Amino acid sequence: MPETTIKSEKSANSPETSMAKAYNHEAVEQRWYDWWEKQGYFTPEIDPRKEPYTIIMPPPNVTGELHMGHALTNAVEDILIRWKRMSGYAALYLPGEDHAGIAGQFVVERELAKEEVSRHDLGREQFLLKAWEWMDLYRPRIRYQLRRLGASCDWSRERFTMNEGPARAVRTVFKHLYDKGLIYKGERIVNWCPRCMTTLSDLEVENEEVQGNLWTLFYPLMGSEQSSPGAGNGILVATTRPETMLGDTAVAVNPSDPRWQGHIGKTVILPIMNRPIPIVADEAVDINFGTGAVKITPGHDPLDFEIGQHHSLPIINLLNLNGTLNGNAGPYAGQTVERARKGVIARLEAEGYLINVEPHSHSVPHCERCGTVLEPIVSDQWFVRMQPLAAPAVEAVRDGRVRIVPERFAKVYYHWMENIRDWPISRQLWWGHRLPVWYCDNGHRFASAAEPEAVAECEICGSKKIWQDPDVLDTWFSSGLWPFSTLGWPDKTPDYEYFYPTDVMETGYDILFFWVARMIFQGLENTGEVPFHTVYLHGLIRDDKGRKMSKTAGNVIDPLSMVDKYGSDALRTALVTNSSPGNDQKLSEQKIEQTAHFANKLWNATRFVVSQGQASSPQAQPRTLPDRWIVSRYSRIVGQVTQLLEDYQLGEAGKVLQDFVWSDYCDWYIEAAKTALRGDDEAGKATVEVARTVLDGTLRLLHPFMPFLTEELWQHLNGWPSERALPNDEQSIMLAPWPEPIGVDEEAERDFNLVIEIVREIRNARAEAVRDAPEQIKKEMTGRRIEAHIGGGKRTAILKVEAETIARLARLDQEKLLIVESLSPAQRPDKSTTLVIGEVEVALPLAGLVDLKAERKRLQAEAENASAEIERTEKLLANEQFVARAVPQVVQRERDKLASAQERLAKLKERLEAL
RNA sequence: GGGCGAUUAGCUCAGUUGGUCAGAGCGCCUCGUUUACACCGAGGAGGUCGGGGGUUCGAGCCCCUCAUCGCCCACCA
Repeated sequence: MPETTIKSEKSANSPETSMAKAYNHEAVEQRWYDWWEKQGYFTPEIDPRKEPYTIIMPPPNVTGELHMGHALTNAVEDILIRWKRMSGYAALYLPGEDHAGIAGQFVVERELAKEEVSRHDLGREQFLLKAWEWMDLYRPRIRYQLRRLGASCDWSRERFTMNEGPARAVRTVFKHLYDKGLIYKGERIVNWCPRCMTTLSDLEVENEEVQGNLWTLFYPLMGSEQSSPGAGNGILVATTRPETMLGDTAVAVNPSDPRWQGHIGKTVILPIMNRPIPIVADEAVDINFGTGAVKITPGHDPLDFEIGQHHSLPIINLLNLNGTLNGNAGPYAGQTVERARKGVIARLEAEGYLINVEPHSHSVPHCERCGTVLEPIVSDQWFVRMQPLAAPAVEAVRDGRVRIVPERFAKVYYHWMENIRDWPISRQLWWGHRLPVWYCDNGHRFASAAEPEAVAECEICGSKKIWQDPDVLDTWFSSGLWPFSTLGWPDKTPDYEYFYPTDVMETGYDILFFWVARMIFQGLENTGEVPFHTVYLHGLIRDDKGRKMSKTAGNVIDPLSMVDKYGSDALRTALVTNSSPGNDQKLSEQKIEQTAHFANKLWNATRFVVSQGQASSPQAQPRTLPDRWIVSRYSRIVGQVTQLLEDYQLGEAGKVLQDFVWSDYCDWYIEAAKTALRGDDEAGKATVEVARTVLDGTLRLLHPFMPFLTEELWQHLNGWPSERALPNDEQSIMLAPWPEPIGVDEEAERDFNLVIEIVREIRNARAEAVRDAPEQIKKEMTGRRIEAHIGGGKRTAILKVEAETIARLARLDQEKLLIVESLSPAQRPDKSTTLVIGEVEVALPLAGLVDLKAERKRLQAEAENASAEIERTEKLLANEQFVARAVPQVVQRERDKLASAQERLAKLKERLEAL
């Protein structure tokens, strides 16, 4: 944007201020963050006289770039933190990074692959050293990005999930749950990713609807293998995965299915493998699906596994860990699943066992991380027993100790928690928290919270021959402890005692189960308290077409590039004000640009106020009507914004503020104030004082949203850079107290609203008249100040005081502006346009522009409007039900409307008759 | 198969206790350089708040129902 730069330079030497003509976020944003940090403003003191307010930042994955979701997260959190800090709380915003489990291991492996080294070449120990090296490179990047976003987090308390503190918390929790019997090891069917070579929890599985086939196979009864297929001599089974038949150990039917009842207990011969398998009865079989008979592969299907357990069926594992078939698959050993499927089908068909094929869509599990098709396999894994932990966590939300915003997500939470299954926590990776489980040569097993280096002997028998379980924990295990592991737990540190439980956990709704739910039960189980009192869930950021942003789709808008282009303030405000809690939002660059325009507007408003000089006395009098009005409006805004923030309606709060600045403060107040500012009298000094006071407060209200800009402007407003007029404890807007309302002035609001209305009506009438006029007159009217006669009725005195303002705002010729109590016929000549604003009447003798016919028509239309309004309100007020049941204010408002419409109609009629 | 959300001006979206709630920004049309701002100002056009039914003195907001789109959960072999 070279243009802007040139402009800025040109006007940089403007005499009144050192402020450039246009706002340049680059220069400003770089200025403040380091200073804030150096001053220690981000680091709260543990102060018993203050209330603590704590937000623990959801730790971004150390390996990635920050995306728009992070930008939104940090915007919301920083807004809350800055607001509370200004409101007098000891506000702690604790930052950190997550080691990111599988994703973390992958980036390291990817880097190694560049040198054609695999992790197995290095060995575990060396690999982990490498991993740490990489983390030390990645972490500063995340820190830098968070700084650019303006996050006022306390870097002195920064944590990494793999640091010794959080790691000790992990071991302590593990041991506690292990000793309590809530962590166990067992053979279960789990999701296996053949590419990542690890187990995954159900949450890490993405089910994708795939168009496949449903194959019907014939399994002959033992002894009738040679006869042709038929119900009498065998059974028909339907399957979407024919290759798994190699591992079948039974066929199951529903016991009440008349078709197959006779077959129960008999034995069929499994084709290809020529193995006898039983036909069993199980309620779990759906009579209405397929043939009503299911082949049972306990080794590779979750439902089959369960049925297998009930009937003590053997489990045949067909797969190697890389997803190829193993020796149990007979002739197909070594093949991929896809290839084996084709082979099996071909052979079954050739041998007459394939009865039917029909298209069938069903869902196939994929790895959330890499997209590979997952295989259910039976494996010895570690689990957390969920039911005992879930119950109190449900209760905590139900009884309100934890509030979820928006509320509707509570239902989703209940449903998940109440149907929860045990959580598989072991992962076959190297990067992560290694299970603190030890085995000894005497067959003992124990968990230890001690550092692995310090574990020297079996806790049960004292044997020195011990070894640690090779698996690591699901990355979400450590995440679940984050609200307290970051504060020093299990030690009762001062931080933990003061800042825990935390206040708000803010994150995307997509990780409600992954993370939020787990923090709640871990917090309750381990600290005896809820980890936070409020969960604020924001929506997802999508591209302008509503698609999820992703690298593969190529539709990512990078937050940092937006910060470069439009400023951090613009980005965070755009993200927050264009959305409502829990709802997804489509983001386009245009929205960020709009907010940047707002920043420029605010910059210029401040530039104007600063150029008026300092107020001479803090309580200058007398105050003009616009002064009283803006103070009143401001007071309402302070209350409104504060309330909206209390209600977590950040977007609304931001919008209210933008409206106030743009419309009330700039468009009306500053323009009206120019009247008083022109003079050198006391009123002018009072106006300077009011303009500054209201702007100062408004900057404070906006500071949580736009921290950089407001700091810059606030400093300018307070004499910077030529002098520092600020007391030590208020050197930064960050430390300035959150504003209090000054006072609502109903009278001023009413009176100035009348001024506004009059100005609007005159502008409007002029524009309309000019629009329909011939070219010649249009030209003549350009820039011309027009004549106006105002009959003010009881408001005459007020209007006389505001005459100059009205004249300037409505572009009237002040010499020819006449304000009287009531207009004489001469003062409203026929060739004029008449406006009726309440009891006020305005006549505009627009020479040459007023066409009598048109004017009559216009007045007619106005009169009809008024009549309609009268009719509507009269009818409403005649309704006894309404008068009796509606709240009094509403009834009164309707009465007022009626009265003013009647007055208006009378005036219009009078004028019409005169014409 | 359950559950949730969205459906408001051409576009993107606000609208939390039912009574100035019919709004904002952008876009479009007309004007305009006045003690800050053209990254601006003034004015205007544009919507029966997805359809239907109901509750109520009164509904964009509550209830029922339908439609379209999207998301989440679920052991549909």
